Amino acid sequence: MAATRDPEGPDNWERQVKKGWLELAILAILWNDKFYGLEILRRLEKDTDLVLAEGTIYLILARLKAEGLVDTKWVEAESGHPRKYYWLTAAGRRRAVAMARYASGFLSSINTLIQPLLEKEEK
Amino acid sequence: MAATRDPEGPDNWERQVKKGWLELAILAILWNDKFYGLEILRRLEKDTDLVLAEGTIYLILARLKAEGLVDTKWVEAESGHPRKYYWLTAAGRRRAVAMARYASGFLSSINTLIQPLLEKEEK
DNA sequence: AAATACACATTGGATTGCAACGTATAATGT
DNA sequence: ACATTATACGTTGCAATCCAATGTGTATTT
Repeated sequence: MAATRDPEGPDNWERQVKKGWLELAILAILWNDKFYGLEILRRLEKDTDLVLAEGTIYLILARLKAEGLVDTKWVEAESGHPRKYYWLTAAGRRRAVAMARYASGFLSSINTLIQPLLEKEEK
Repeated sequence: MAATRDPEGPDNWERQVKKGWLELAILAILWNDKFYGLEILRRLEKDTDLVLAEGTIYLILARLKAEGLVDTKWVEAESGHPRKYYWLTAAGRRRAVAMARYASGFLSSINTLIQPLLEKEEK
């Protein structure tokens, strides 16, 4: 009996502004290393406010793979169960840079737009 | 026969990263003034990269009104046809500030995350 | 052998924005 | 006068995204 999805509440718009940024965030996380699914999920939570349902990460990773932006390989873990590792392809690196450049411009224009609302702080 | 919506192309992710930010952007634009629909649309294009279809603006404005964040009034234009003006309610101002604060934190975390991909430039 | 933990995966639903089309009023053209 | 154009608002069907819930498989623990 929890969180019946109140469209008035703040929960909804928080989710909506985060929507669409997961691909970029995941590509950025994979910029320097290979990681497996749940590991990416944990890094997202730590580095950004992007907390997402477990199932969602695989949905997005599958999409990235279908687009040829990442490649994968199953790896047997000495302790545990096999893990599927993900890393960027050449196309993935190009896309990551393109998205980052676009995002950078977009973020700063939004930032400018919301400055007046933030200056409300100081009396 | 144009733009058959290529999921591989850059058009799609551009749209997706912008999605969800329209509500905040519109509330921010209404922070100091009243405006009518198409006027808001033009300001979005000018101040941000948020270019949206005409129909969409009314969809969102109707949603904002249904949530009690804006109020409206028809005004006869001396030249032209009646315009519906929008302005923030008290609840709308509170929501705008809450969203702006959250967005500010989110934007800076994304910004940090994508820095490595942008430094590719020099060299 | 049952229970627990870890990791990956799928399905139905809610929400968003777009494309296309529709309505209404006023100014313009011939 | 009446068709055309411009401005402004509105609606409907569709595609894409993410979440919640649930399912599958493997390994560890007791």
